[in-house]
Order: sequence, then C-alpha cells, then structure tokens
Amino acid sequence: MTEDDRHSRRPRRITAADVAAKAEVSRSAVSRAFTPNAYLDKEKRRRILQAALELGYRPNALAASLQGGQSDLVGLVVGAMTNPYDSCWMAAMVDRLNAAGKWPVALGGVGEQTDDFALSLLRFPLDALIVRGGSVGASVIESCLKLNIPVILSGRVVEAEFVDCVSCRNRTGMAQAAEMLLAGGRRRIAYVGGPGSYSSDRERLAGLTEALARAGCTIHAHVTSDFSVDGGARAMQSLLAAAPDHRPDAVMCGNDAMALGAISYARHSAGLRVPEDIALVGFDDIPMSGWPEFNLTTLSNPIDRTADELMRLLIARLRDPYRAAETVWVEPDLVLRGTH
Amino acid sequence: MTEDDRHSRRPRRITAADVAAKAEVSRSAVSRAFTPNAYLDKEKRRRILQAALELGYRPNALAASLQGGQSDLVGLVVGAMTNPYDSCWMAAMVDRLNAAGKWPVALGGVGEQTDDFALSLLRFPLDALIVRGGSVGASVIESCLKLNIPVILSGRVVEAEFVDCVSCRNRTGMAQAAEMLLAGGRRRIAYVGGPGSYSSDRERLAGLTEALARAGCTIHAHVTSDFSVDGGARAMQSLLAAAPDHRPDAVMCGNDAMALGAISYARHSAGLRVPEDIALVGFDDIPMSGWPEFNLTTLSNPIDRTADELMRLLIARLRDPYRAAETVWVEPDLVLRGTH
DNA sequence: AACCCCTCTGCACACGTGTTCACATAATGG
DNA sequence: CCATTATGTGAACACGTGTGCAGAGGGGTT
Repeated sequence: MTEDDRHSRRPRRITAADVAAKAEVSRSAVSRAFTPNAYLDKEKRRRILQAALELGYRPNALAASLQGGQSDLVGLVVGAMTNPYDSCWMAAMVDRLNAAGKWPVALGGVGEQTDDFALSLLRFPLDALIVRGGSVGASVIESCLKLNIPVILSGRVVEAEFVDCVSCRNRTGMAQAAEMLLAGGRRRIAYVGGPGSYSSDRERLAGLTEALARAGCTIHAHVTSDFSVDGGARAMQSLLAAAPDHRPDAVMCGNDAMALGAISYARHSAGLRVPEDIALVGFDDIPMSGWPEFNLTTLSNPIDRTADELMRLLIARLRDPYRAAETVWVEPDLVLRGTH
Repeated sequence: MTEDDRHSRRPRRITAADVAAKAEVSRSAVSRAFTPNAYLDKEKRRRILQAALELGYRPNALAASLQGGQSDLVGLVVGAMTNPYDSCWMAAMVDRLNAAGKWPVALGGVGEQTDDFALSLLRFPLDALIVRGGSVGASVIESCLKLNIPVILSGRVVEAEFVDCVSCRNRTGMAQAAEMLLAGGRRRIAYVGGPGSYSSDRERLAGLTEALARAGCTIHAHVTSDFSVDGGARAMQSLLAAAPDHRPDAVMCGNDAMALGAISYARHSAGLRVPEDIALVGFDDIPMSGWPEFNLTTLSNPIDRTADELMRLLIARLRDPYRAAETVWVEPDLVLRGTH
C-alpha cells in the first residue's frame, strides 16, 4: 500500500469477518446471529450482537441480495418534482415504501435525458420500477422487462405482460366537469392542456370535447402549456389576448397547478372577477386548491387511494412475479368550490 | 427445481455469463467490453455489445461495488416532504445527484420512526448520507461514522470529523428582519416557531430576541407550531385570541409555510388587513411566497446555493475521504414584499 | 451397547462483477 | 534469424453475505 493509497483510498466498511474476529467466533456464526431462526447458542449470539454493536456492524444488504433474494430497492421515477401534484405523489409513495421496508431510488425530471438516467438506474438490481405519468419512454419499459424488473405505472396505462397500472378515469371525470359548466350556462369553454405527449392530457381533452359535442358545442380554444403554475398564467394571458367578445367564459385546465396560475393572472393581472367574469376548473385537487385564496373547483385525483393501490400491486407482484397484469381505475370526484 | 419454484420464484436477471454464452466468448471478455480502456479485439467487442443489446444486459452495479469501488448510492433524508421548502430542497438535490451519476435513496418523515428507518437504510453501502435539517437523531450520525459513511448536513451544524455542513445564518438574518419591523414602528412582535428540537428554529428565535433587546423591547408572544401551513393558521388563531389591545402588531414566522397559513387566517378568518393591521414576515422564500395572492415579505434561504454547496462538499469528500470537515454558511437576504 | 434425534458449528459454495496474472500470438526492431 | 514489445485472452481471485452439508457432540430410547 502506497502513501497515496492510505490517504485517499476510502476506508473499508465493517464486515462480518471483523465482528467474528472480535467475538472470537466463525464468520458463519455472525451471519446466523442476524438470522432469526438459525441454530445458535444463546450466549454466543449475545456475545456476537454485543461485538456488532460496539463495531457498528450492519450486514451489507447488497452482498446479501446477490444470493438471489430481493434487494429491497425500488426505482421511483417522478415527473417534475417542482409540480405540487408530483411532489405530493412522491411524498405519499416514499412514506409507504419506507413503511413496507422498501427503499425508493429517486429519479426526477422529464424528457430524453430522463430516459438515459432511467437506463443507468437499471444497473441496480431493482425489485421493481414505479413510474409516474409519462415521464419515461417505451424503451425504458422494454429494458426493464428484459431485465425481469416489473414495472408499475401511475397515471398511464400500458398493456403488456408484467406491467401493472393505476390510472384515473380522466375522460369521464372531465366530461362530468364540463357538463357542470354547461349546466351553469357557460358556452365558450377553453382548455389549457399540457404537452400532447401525455396520454392523461389527451384523455382529459377527449372527455371535454365529447361532453361539448353532446351539448352541440365545440371547444372554444385550446392552448398547450407545461403543467406548471407559470405556464398556466401564460396560457391565460394568451386566451385573454383575444377581443373581449371572443374571450372564453370558462377555462378548464389540465391540472390544478396551471389553474392556480390562470386564476392568479385573471384576477391580479387582468383584473377579472372569478367566477363572475370567467369560470375556472382544475384537475387533481392538490391541497393548495382548497386554500381560501384560491378555493378552486376541481376534480379530485386521489393520491392516497392511488398510492395504496400502487403499493398493493407492488406487493402482489413481488409475491407472484408471474401473475397477470392488472390495471386499477380510480374514479375522480367533482369538488365544487368557488370558481365555477 | 420444483413446480412451485418455477412459478413463484423470481426470474433471474441477465448476467455477463449469459451474454458470454450468446456471443461465444469468455465471461472476462464481456466484462472488458464494458470497460473503456481494456484490451479487446474490436470485432469481438462489437459482437459482445450486440449480444448484450439483444439480451438487454446491464452490468449489476451492486456486484461491481463489492469490489471496493463506490456504489453511487447516496442516502437522502428529507424532513416532512409535504412541506414546500423540504420538497423544493429534495427536488434540487435529486436533480443534481442524478446529473452527477449518483442515485438518491430517499427517506421521508420525522420523529423516532425515522431514526429506525435511517438505521435500516445503512444496511446499504452508501457513498454518503445527506440529511436535511434535524430530521434524524445523533445516534444515526454516530452509526454512519462507525460504518465509514460520510455525513453531510443541510440546515444544521454538527462539529465532528467527516461531517460536513451547509447552514443558513439564521440568527443574523432574523435579526435583520426584526430591525426592519422595528424601523417600521412595530413594537408588539410575536414569534411563531417550530418544535424547539430544531436548532434552526432556536437560532431564528435567538436572532429575533437579540434584535429586540438592542431596541429595548422583548418578544411579545411565542407560539410553537409544526412548520406546516395549517399549523401557522392555528398559531395565528391563538395569537389573535388575546384582547384586541394585546394583539401583536407583527408576527415573524419560523418558515414561509406557517407564514402563509397565518396570512390566510388573518385575512379570511379574522378579517384583518395585512400589513395595515398586522405585519407578517416569513423565512425561506419558497416560490409560493412570491405569488400575488401572498406577496410575503421574507428571508431567502437560497435552495440553489445550498444544493450547489452540498454537492460540492459531497464530491470533495468522495475524492478525499480524510479531508477536514467543512462548514459552509449561506447568507439569507431580506426580500421586501407587501406584508410588512 | 446400539441407535436415533436434537442442537450446534465450521467449511465450502454461490451470487455477479472487475481485475490481476500468466500465457499465447502477432508485430516490430536489430 | 532472434529478441523485444504490443496486443489479446481465459483462468482465477476478491468482494461480503446466506445457507447447504457434513460432522461433532450430547441425551434419550430401545
């Protein structure tokens, strides 16, 4: 060992062999001391655990997982973590995974770069990969399946073996909200959506379009944005740039974040009254939407229910890797507040 | 292999041996094909990579890390992920860690349970553990050091070998804000803090107390809450329960989340004008505080700067595990908006 | 005494990878 | 022609763990 090595090389982790040496037993005995139902003399086990405690020893979970068991690592691909819904979703999932003894390896961001990251993530022997929305491409899912890593999707449905899904019924939910607006006399209904690449966004748009068609209307305007608060404000700005009698009398947003930005712009920048001058409806029912400042009418996209189902699918998949793929549909509820 | 095994046992992951068999080369050659500067026939490497692509093979990072290298796994302990500041902090860290080729293993929650979780997390050979605020106890830090896992703290300072820290100058920042309120004529200044177990909260309270003392004042009231929006609203409710001439004319909050809840309660439930009837100051400058609905005067606790420094400390620590512990202080800026 | 069961223990292996080592072949230089 | 170097290759090992296997005792039963 050179001088350089001694100083820059990382110090070794304490191993079972170190504990064995200190407790003057074999290395096997140390391993057995940490295995609940293994034959081991009581006194010996006590001595080993004592030595382990003093040294701060913990079995290396990675080395153990090499033996063919589970690694307890679960990939968690979140979309845009600055988005309030995604961030709540992540909090809910991290809590549940921790409680179930699983460890989420987090991956954020959106776009092509995320695909590259996700592929690097697959270097780890994950028990499963949980993906929020359309944050990764089909190639990632394909790679997972080749590696025998089960995939669980939240907010998107892909029909494939070993791919379980939880999704909200976007179309019927959106239609329900549109009918409510029509019943309230609104006729010039605009839609502020996200990038067309998101299937959830396409479904929400479809639900709106169909409900309007049933009432003999068409969509008044369609602006695409980016699911962010600022993006919602910009979208509202462009909608209000039309001549006054061509302005929409209601705006449905693809998610709550954009709806909040839109409300803010309408009230504080355009000086409009909500809902008197213009109605606004969101989608997701994030906590902020219930605050008195916004009091947003929206569709609930229940995170707790979704997270519970995701965990149920995960556990079931780990118990039986060959079970048939399952898709769970979650019903959105119309939450009537003060902006319609 | 029994019938039961075939159906319930998890399918094996593709290994280098599988690729070697398919490409009709030795397993060593496969390993070399994925090592940039290894001697290997060009044509052979091409054939191996082709076979790997078809099988979807990826080297198992865990097995590789057994050799003594880095695992590229970094523990990331977040406090309350539903808290907007913590959630922004997490987003910033996850993005940076991904970009640096590190993988955050996330752990949320607060309290004793978190300590247990954190200890389980240490079963993995982490390159480092990054901890936000006071979310884990001293025993966890001690365990890390025994296992030679470096610890990096954000928002708390612990003086110990191999423990690097990034912290905001809470005391001077808070004092600066208090002086601004005093200069504006406020005299009955109350504080809404978090649980006293948080050192950042104690420092903020100390800064306020000192500034008041210099002006010959004392703190008007001190309510402890939980750093949440709802908690801020409840705290404001209890402050306003006093007889009108004993109500505070200014409230400083331990973080922005509580300040937003307090504003909301003051305006919508108590019918007060902010800042005419009562001034409000927060701490953190989360994005929401800049929205026109709130327009909160606050102290910036710059997340980008903090995250950059945390990453710098991480990289430096991995490069030289024996370097001296370093503490970085980040200066908060007073952000004057409309609530003071 | 002969036999068996139960408890306890250490050796040895497997897991998947990167790398060292010894060796083989080809190319180059004199 | 030989000597030297450059390039390519597979066997073997180390990493840290859990467990199968065989053996060693001890105690009880026939």
